[in-house]
Amino acid sequence: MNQNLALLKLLADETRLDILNILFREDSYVEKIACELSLTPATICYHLKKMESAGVVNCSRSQFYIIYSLNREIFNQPLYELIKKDEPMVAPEEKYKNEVLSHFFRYGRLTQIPTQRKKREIVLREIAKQFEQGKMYDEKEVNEIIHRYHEDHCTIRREMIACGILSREKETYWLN
Amino acid sequence: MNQNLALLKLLADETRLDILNILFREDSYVEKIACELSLTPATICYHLKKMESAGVVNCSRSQFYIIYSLNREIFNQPLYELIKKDEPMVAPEEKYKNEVLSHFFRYGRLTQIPTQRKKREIVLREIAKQFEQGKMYDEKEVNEIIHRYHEDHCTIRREMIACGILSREKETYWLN
DNA sequence: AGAGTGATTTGATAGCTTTCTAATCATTCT
DNA sequence: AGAATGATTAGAAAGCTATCAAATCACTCT
Repeated sequence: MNQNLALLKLLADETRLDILNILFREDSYVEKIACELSLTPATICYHLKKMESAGVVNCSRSQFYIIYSLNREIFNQPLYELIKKDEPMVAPEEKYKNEVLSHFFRYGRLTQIPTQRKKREIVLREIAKQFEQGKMYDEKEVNEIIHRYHEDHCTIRREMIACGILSREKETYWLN
Repeated sequence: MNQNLALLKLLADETRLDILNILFREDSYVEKIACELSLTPATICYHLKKMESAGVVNCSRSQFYIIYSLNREIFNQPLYELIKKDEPMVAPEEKYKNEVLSHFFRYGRLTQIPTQRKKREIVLREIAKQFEQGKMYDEKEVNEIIHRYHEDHCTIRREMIACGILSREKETYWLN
């Protein structure tokens, strides 16, 4: 299991939070904590062992007692560190492209045609993925495909040709 | 139940972490998330509603879909904010005093007599709480009380008088 | 109005977790 | 060595939670 998830599971228990609060205050040992929280030593031991194996607390014997103490560094990290999964590394330009796409596409439709040339090209190339390499299309077919993404298929078709994504000869279109 | 505990319980679930990671990336809706995680919409809905009632996510209808989005501020707080129970506010000097006491007392006994005067006085005044205001004690009684805290009752008794905590006349001692 | 689509609720099940008692282990002191 | 004390483990009971299928609800579009 994921390390962070394991830590969150540990923290999501009232008894363990009580124990941690005691240990924030001072180091302590099983019987003392049990007494303070009105639970049996077996229960406290169960929780402490669990936290120990996750590295949240440490223990060391001292005379009669086994003293438990906090591993305080753990608690300084902000919450999102525990939640965010490492996304697969993507190149910055890839990332930018994704941002643009997620901005202009909603639920599979183009919400508006970007006015900035760079963004517009990214969007057009995304739509162009629906065309097959080497296949010939007539205008009706082209419009039909583009129409899945946006009302204004005329503008988009024209822009695709202007960008050099699509070529046209007479009534026939194809992907470059 | 405690608000923080409720939040931690929410976060301690793999499916909910997956959902949060999706929402970190972009707003989304039940069916899309269900598809992405290979779970049923009912299950996703169950989790989202749970998180919504804890204020972790918000939702609003947009056309066909009900769009869920993150309440991002929550994730900026450091972990200890969620764990520490609010201790009753204490003045800084009170806090220092507690630190000294918890350093020199272990399991109700004085582990060593502080050499620094300031710390020694704090420790002595703590022990002095065992004496009653206005009551007269003979030397044997004084030693007995101090002995509960430390072997060397002679030194401590002497220091208490030097600090002006205890007064002595002939064989009789009393609290100032 | 009603067909279509996505969201939510309900009820049931399976698996996990906390807690306890009782037994056992480990250390210290006599 | 053995008595005393604190820590840990084992086993069992009770409660909680995630998940799903099926039914119902809510909104949009024709």
